[in-house]
Amino acid sequence: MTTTSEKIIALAERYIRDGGYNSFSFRDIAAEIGIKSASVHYHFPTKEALGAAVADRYTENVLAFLGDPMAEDASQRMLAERYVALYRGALVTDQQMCLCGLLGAEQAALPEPVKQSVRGFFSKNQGWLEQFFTRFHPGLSKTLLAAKARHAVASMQGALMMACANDDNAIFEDVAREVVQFMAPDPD
Amino acid sequence: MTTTSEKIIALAERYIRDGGYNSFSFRDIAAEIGIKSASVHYHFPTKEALGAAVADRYTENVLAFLGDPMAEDASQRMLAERYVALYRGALVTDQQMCLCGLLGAEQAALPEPVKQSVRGFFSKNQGWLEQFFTRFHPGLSKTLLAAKARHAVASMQGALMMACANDDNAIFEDVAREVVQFMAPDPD
DNA sequence: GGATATCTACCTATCGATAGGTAGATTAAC
DNA sequence: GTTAATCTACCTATCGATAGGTAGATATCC
Repeated sequence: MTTTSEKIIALAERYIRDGGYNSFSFRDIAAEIGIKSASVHYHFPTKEALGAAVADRYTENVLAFLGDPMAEDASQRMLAERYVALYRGALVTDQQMCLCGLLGAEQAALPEPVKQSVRGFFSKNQGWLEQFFTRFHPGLSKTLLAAKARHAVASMQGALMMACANDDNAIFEDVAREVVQFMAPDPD
Repeated sequence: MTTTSEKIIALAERYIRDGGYNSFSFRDIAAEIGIKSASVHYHFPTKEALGAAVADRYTENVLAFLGDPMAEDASQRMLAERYVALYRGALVTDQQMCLCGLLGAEQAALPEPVKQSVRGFFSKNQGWLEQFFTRFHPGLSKTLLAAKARHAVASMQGALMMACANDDNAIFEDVAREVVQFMAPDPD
């Protein structure tokens, strides 16, 4: 059973991931569900409230997909592959951008609540990667660990964007290969 | 002397780089120049024509900034620094996204002519980097060369996006350092 | 358990604002 | 006097948002 609220969020996510924050409208979403735009306002009072809800749910799903980077049964290589698989799923399965990659780029024109939710995505993403790098490189400084984590996120976000922009999944895979190598140099 | 057309393009670029393709309007641009929106249509008949013109001019400027990767007086390290400086200029000087990084992410919702111009940016960018890598790693295969070039673009695009999204230039510099290292491991 | 009140999830109708775009008159430049 | 550039004055479509209302489920009171 999917509630109307969940349907609204799912549709808004799809629109945003295709064309950004300004490319979804209450009317489009309502029409696709089969209700009126006023009814969408019942569930989400304003557009920014809906936008923030979309980003929050997206972040939850991403974290659920990534799982625990400290899980003992997960090897370095497995975790690196999982991180890359997150973005591959967006590209291959969804055939869309990362929601927060797109919204992050539009940050300057976003309402404050949406901006905050997008930043939440990145800090949690960064947190996961820092745990990962700390686990497998316990000797490195916190600064260097953070830099490595940032590099990994940036590479994958950029790779996804370029693959979308050029409609060429090979671009993504070229970078993905290097990121796995960077995150987990030695095979299990 | 700046022509009206040039002013229109410059303003459209600023709007797009802040909030994407849907965040600029003929009215806003006209008001800022001090003419009427109908007059903007005189110079650019449609929004997609203006969008494509913006992307084309942006690409020209970027290529002019990068210069010739085969220039004999340019060292490996100098060229790597110059490539990174391209994105640092966007972040620090302009305090904005890369035009084509943003438009690339919105690809799915873009009119065809704009899409094509954005792809032109990436292929030219890729071309510059392939020349660079070929020059300093003459032994490597074309496939590997292309993959390295893609990784460099993706990292910088992602780094710029994340720095914008989080309003934190340090994120960019962390990745920039690694990209310079990746492009030119040995100092001059 | 029947009446009363409240809540949920929608509706119709409309608001003011803004979007991209057009036709035709007017002005300035050479 | 022609051409280029800008104007006035529109148009249609859509935007986010609000007001006011309704059918039906649920809860509360005596």
